[in-house]
Amino acid sequence: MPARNHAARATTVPEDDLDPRKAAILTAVVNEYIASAQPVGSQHVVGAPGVNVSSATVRAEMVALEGEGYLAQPHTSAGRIPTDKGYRFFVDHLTRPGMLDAARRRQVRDFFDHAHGEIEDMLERTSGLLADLTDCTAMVVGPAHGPAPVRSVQLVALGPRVALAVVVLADGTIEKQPIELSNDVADATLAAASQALQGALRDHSLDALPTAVGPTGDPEVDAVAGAGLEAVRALSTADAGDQLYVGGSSRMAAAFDAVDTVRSVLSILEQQLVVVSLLRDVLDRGLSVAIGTEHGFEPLASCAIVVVPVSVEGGASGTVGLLGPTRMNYPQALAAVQVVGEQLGARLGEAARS
Amino acid sequence: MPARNHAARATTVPEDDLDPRKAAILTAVVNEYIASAQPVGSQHVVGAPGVNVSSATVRAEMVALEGEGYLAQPHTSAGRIPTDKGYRFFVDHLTRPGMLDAARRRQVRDFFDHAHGEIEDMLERTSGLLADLTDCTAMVVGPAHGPAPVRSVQLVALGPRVALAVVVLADGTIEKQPIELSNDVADATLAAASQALQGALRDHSLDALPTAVGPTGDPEVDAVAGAGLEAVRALSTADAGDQLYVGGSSRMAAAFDAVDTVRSVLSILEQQLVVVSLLRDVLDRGLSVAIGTEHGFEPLASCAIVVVPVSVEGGASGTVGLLGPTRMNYPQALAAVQVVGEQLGARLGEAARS
DNA sequence: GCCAGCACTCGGTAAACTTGAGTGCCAACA
DNA sequence: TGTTGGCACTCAAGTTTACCGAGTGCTGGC
Repeated sequence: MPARNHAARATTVPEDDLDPRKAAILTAVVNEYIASAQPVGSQHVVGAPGVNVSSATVRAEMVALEGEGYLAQPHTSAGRIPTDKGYRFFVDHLTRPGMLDAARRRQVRDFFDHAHGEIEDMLERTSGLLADLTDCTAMVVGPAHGPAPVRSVQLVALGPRVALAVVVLADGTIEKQPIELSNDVADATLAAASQALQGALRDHSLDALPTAVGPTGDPEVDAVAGAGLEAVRALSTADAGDQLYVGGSSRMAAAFDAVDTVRSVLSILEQQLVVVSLLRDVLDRGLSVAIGTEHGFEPLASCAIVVVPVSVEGGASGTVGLLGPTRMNYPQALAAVQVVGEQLGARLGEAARS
Repeated sequence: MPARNHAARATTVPEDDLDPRKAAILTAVVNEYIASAQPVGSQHVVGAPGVNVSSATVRAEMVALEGEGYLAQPHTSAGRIPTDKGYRFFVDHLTRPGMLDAARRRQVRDFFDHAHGEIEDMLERTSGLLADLTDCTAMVVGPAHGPAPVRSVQLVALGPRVALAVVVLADGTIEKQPIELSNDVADATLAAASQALQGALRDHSLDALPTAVGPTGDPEVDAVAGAGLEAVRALSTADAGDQLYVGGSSRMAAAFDAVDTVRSVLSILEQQLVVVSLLRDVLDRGLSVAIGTEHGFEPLASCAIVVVPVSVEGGASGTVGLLGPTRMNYPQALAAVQVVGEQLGARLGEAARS
């Protein structure tokens, strides 16, 4: 989030700063529009904090703000609506980080106090929580478990030439990968290979696996163990951790009144890969809020995205995000996403440590 | 599906049968309304198969059909719309089971030919396929793997007093269940218990597990093995197989023009448990189509549900279904659900057998 | 029993009008 | 010079009115 530009001269300001009164007016317009979803007239802005002038003066300032691209008019003789640039200014200049109200804080606390069960379930329910908190659609991307060390590796025969490599990680998650064997393998051989693999991989993390399994003396066992190792190594490259959980997608229906928009946004949400890479993309560009076209993904031009990385034990991985109309309640959304992200990270950390 | 009532007398027909001309008119109205979503006037029905009379006569019949509750009029001087009862008659008297067109048959074939990977993935993608085929929202409930025998059981230590029971089934699925241990357990003890469990449970199916593990001589090992057995047994009662996959939920947005309806239906779809038990309920009552209020679930009164059980290797379990507006294309929906259900069952059977 | 003809109904669309929130501009003021 | 009250103007939304036409119910004749 770019810091406010304190170096700006008062007379000719660089484009990303505004004199205090303009800023106050813009902020008031955004707040009002977020609350009412109606174009905001000059009258509604007088009396807002920092705006102690008449409506005529406000109008004059609004003309200027429109000229600079912060506001837009749906038509002459209507109030003003913030542009994406206007929202951007608003978000960048939020005076306080924004805090959840007591009821919501309590809700989060209760949720994580009583969180239990499998990770997948928890992520799923977390997306529901976030949707409840913000009345937006929530997205949770499961953390890649790169750092979690392997607790157990096992090869299980499924059919004559098919086996399954089952890996249990310290965070309680399980990964599996089928193995095609080139010829029939005796149970004992499989067991021996399993044992060898287990010895070689145990306590390594998936993203730092050894490249070979020490020879056991039996070439057949070595071959099977090698195949098993390949399978497990394949897990680390596969984006298996990128499971997406979407919560509260019904809330998109309330956000837009055009049924077409709803439909197209929902159909995007059905494409996990697209959503996950979009979130990753936004984060990679250092943004925590992407408004309108800022993310460069045309079909979601009328939406805003709020993301936060989930860091487990220091290392960042996993994402928590919100999708809503550009006129979403940014302070609340930011606060919610942040606190949920933190709590989730802490909780996952606990699980991994135990 | 109740068979057509052939015993009916021609003059005073029991309520669920109609003279051929009325039936033809009703069928034509339903077909037309499904296609156009507009109230159907008497003129549009003339010329339909089995209706070789003038519009005036059709009108007279329509008055009768309205009186008997098969049709309704949004207002005077508008065309007729089928009631739930009208749709019910239509569905019960479909002349031919309905067949997918060539393009769709091909699509299904291609899908299952190239289906690969994990079961969960396949179920998820199947829901997408079904949504594509029918332009409705599709629901797939994973098959309970009761019959699949256990291939492997393993206890893995996660923390000082926490272990994980990992069960691999013959169909390649994995179940896990955390175990709380009453006191610290040595690795060797855990391994021995693991071994004992494996010996006792192997090749049993989850719904026919032994109630005890034979004593090993070491009471500590027996205790841990007992705890493990309890955990595994808990799996069979938990409805772990009832995972729900919803595909094409965006299609609900196109089905209704009232944004409120869309919202409320979508929010229902977010509640897995509700949907799963609703589907089960419909199937239990012997229906494959539930129209409007027939399923007794008020919030979905404007929807119809089409379900089919997925039978794997003879035993039924798992469900494939569709959710759409009551004016959905029933012949197509029935055909799609049926063929996809069959194919899915066959495919899952293969996987379990291999 | 069927059907052509006819008067009638009523939702939907379009045009004309009204309303009011909101604007831009300007002259006067501190 | 920046601010303000006043004023004429604009235009979306709501209301009224009129009209059209798809569709109906009815009836008398075949």
